[in-house]
Formats: sequence, C-alpha cells, structure tokens
Amino acid sequence: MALKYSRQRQVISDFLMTRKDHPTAEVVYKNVRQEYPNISLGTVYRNLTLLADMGEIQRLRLGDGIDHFDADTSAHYHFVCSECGAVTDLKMPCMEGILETARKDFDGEIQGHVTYFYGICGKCTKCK
Amino acid sequence: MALKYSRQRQVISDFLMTRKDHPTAEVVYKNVRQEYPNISLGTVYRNLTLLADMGEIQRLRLGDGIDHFDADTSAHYHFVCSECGAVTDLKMPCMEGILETARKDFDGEIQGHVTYFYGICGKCTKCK
DNA sequence: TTCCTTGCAAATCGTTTGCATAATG
DNA sequence: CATTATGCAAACGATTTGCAAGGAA
Repeated sequence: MALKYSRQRQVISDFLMTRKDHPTAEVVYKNVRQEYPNISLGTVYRNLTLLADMGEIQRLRLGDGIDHFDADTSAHYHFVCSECGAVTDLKMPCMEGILETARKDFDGEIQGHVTYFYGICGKCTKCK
Repeated sequence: MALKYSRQRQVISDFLMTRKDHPTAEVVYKNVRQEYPNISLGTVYRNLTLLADMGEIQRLRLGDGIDHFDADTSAHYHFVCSECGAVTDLKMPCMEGILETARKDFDGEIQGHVTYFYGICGKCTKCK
C-alpha cells in the first residue's frame, strides 16, 4: 500500500498545522471545505486516520466521545473545559517515571499512558 | 425526581459489584439478561447512567470509544490491553500533586485528571 | 495501466429518547 | 393517585465502509 499524493490530504494536513485548538473531524471538514468545496466528510476521516497511523498527527480521545486531532505530535498534556469543550495544551513537563511506578507489581507490558485534565477554562470562569 | 426502587436497577448494581473487569453496557446487558430475560438494553443504559450520576459506580472512558463501568468508586488507575481490550486495576497510588503541577501557568480552574495506561496484558504476552 | 483516492450514500456502532404501559410509594 | 421506571423501537451522532469513477506513479 504505497502512499500516493493527494491534494485533499495535503490540505487537511496543512490546515491542522495552522491550528492549535485540536479540532474535531467535523471542524476540519467545515474549514477545509471553504478552500476545497468538493471534499467529502469520508475523505476527511480517512485522511485523519491515515495521518494519525503514520504518526504525522495525534488523535486525542478526551472523554467527550469525539476524536480531536493535533498536529503537534510531541508528548504533552491537555486540558479540556467541561463548560465549553475547548481543548488547550498544558505547559507542564511530561511525567517521567510514571511508567516505572505503574509497572511495579504488574504482570504484563505497560507501554504508555494517557493523561488529560479537566475543569473550567479561563474564558468560562470569567463569563459567570 | 425522587428515586424509586426498581428490581432492574438492583440487579444491574448487584451484578457490577461481583465483577472487577469493568464491563461495558453490552456485557452488563448480556449477563443481567440471564437472570432477568425481559430487561431491555435501554434500561441497562438508563440505570448505568443513573448510578454513575449518583456516584454509586464509575463510568470509565478508556480510549476505545466504549464506556466501561466500575463498581469501585475509589480513585485508582486502570490498564487497558491493546490486544484483547481487557481492563484491569493498577495497584499504584493516586498521584498527589499532579493537579498542582498542572495548575502552574494555567489560566482557569483545573478540577481533576484522567489517567490510564496501555500495553499488552500478561495473558496476551504469554500467548504469543 | 496499476492501484491508491475520492465522493457519495448507505451502513455500523454505541448510546439516547419518545411513548404507551407497568410498577412503586 | 402521582410519579418514576420499563420495554420496545425509532432516532442519534460520530465514524466507517462499499462501490464506481477519478487521479497519481
């Protein structure tokens, strides 16, 4: 399955690079559509999955049941606002040693961990 | 909305107490059905949601897109096997201070965090 | 020409909901 | 009797998939 170039994939990838708000497939679709009106939702999903599998982007599952995508593939943590659903990056360092701790007393191979934080974002806090 | 007793809710709750493998709604349904053949999937979902909202059980979102339920409501971490999907409890202590760390440099209110580990469980490691 | 990609629509999957009926307090 | 809960089936929202047509190597 050698990969072939596709304008659609390029546009999707480019769009994601410009955003740091971790958009959903639907949001990617709506935006890419402005510049590429014929693109279909299926194509967006297919390419997001493809890019994620290749490790070019990150798929985030943050508890709201909707997948979010992030062009920043470095290890970092996220915050999800329970009020507005906004997803933002946290500046905190990746927790080293957490895997070692988890491996203690565990039968099997622990490869990684997923962590995200939730609460009320700055914007929503002020609007109350 | 005063709660009224229901045999179905009781059976669902009882069943969950006997399991430590964090079953999905579907699994709860299939099992409860043996003892209560007329129960409907909708009722299972409604009651699981109800019990979770009351804090009697925990709803777990572990990245596989399917909700898992846990009768153990104490704070503890989980491991998900990428091979067979099994969910098990980890013995590691809850990470204190992680919220403090996350709050540094953050504009907004961080209320909690979700963490789970993934990899290959002991059973799957041996079967290769 | 090969075979990867697309657009479109239908299908899937987990979950929720409307409604008439049954059970609880 | 007033309400909450149920079974059933239809509705939902996010995502996937089959297929014939289009585009890249």
